[in-house]
Amino acid sequence: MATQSFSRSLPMLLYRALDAVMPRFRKIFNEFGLTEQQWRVLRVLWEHDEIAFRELSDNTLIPAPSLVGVVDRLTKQGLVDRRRSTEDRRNVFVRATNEGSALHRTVRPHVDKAYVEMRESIDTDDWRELIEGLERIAALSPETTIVDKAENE
Amino acid sequence: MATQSFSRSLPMLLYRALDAVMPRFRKIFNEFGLTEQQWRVLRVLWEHDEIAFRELSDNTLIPAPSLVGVVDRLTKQGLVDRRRSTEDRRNVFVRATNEGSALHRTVRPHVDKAYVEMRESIDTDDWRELIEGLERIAALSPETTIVDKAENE
DNA sequence: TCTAAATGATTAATATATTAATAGAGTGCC
DNA sequence: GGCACTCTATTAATATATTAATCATTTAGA
Repeated sequence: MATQSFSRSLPMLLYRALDAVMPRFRKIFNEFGLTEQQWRVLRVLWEHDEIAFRELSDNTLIPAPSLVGVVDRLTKQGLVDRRRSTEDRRNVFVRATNEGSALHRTVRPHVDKAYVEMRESIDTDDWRELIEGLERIAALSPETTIVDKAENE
Repeated sequence: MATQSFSRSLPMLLYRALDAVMPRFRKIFNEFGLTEQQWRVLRVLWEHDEIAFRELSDNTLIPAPSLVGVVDRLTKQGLVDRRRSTEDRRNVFVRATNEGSALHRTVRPHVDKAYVEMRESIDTDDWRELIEGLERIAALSPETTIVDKAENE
C-alpha cells in the first residue's frame, strides 16, 4: 500500500540517520574552524594532489554552485589554491596548500576516532547490510532512471 | 581499520542515497509550486488537525529556525495558519487551511506513485533490511550518546 | 573558416541549515 | 510577590542548497 508512515519513509529515515550521526562530526570540524563542506574538500584533496573542479564536486557531493563559495572561503583561509588549466582554459584545478594539508593531518585522527566509535556501537553484520543497502539506493542515481520523456507524454 | 574509503563512509552514502532518490520527488513538488520542506509540512499537517510548532519541527525534521521561514511562506501562500495558544502563550499551533488540504490531496497521489515505483525497483528483503538498518542508526540520536561531560575532562 | 552546439565554471535569486543570541512567557522556590 | 530558572518561538549572521541563467571556451560540422 502506498500510504505508509511518513516518518518511516526512506527519505525521512535517511534524514533522521544523518541527524543522528552528523552532529558529533560537525562538533569536531567546528573546533578546528571548519564547516562540514570545507572538511569534505580537504578530505578529498588528501587523496588527490590536484583535482579538477568538476571531480571535486562529484567526490564531495557538493553541487558546483555551492562549491564555488566553499573553495572561495577555503582560499581566503589559505587552505587551498585554484589554478586554471592551460590546456583547456575552462577547467579549474584545486589543490591543498601546505597549511591545508597540515590541518587535515591534525583533524583526521579525531574524525577517525569518532567514526570508529560510531561503527562499534552497531553490530557488524547489521552495519554491512546497511552499507550494502545504501549502495544499492545510491546506484539508483537520477540519470539512471530517466526514461525518455517522449515515451510518457 | 579507521582509514577507509571516504565515498563509502556512512555519511557520504547517506548523502548519495538522498541525491539518488530526492530529485524525482522534488520535481513533483516544484510542479505544484512547493519546495520539499513545504511539502513535508503539508504532509504532517495531513495527520494532525492542529500541531504545536515544536512537534511540527520534530516531525518534519526541519530545525526550528528554518521552520519559522517555511511556515511564513506557506502562510503567505494561504496554505497554513498560525494560532498562538491561549493556555500557554509561548506555544504556537499550525494548521492547514482548506486550500492547503486541497493542495495536499492533489499532490499526494503523485508522490505515492513515485514512492511505490522506487520501492519496486529494489528487492523486498533488501528494502526491509535497509529500513531496519536506518532505524538503528536513527536511534543513535545525539542526545542518546551524550556522556556526562564531567566524566571525560 | 565560421557558426551552432556543447562544456565548465561562475553568478543570481531564493530557500534552507547551522549556531548563537534574544525576547516573551511560564514555573518553582524563598 | 519577587527572583532565578526553564521553555518556546523568533531573530541574526553566515554558509550551503536549489534552480536557472550567463560567460568564456572548446568542439563539431557545414
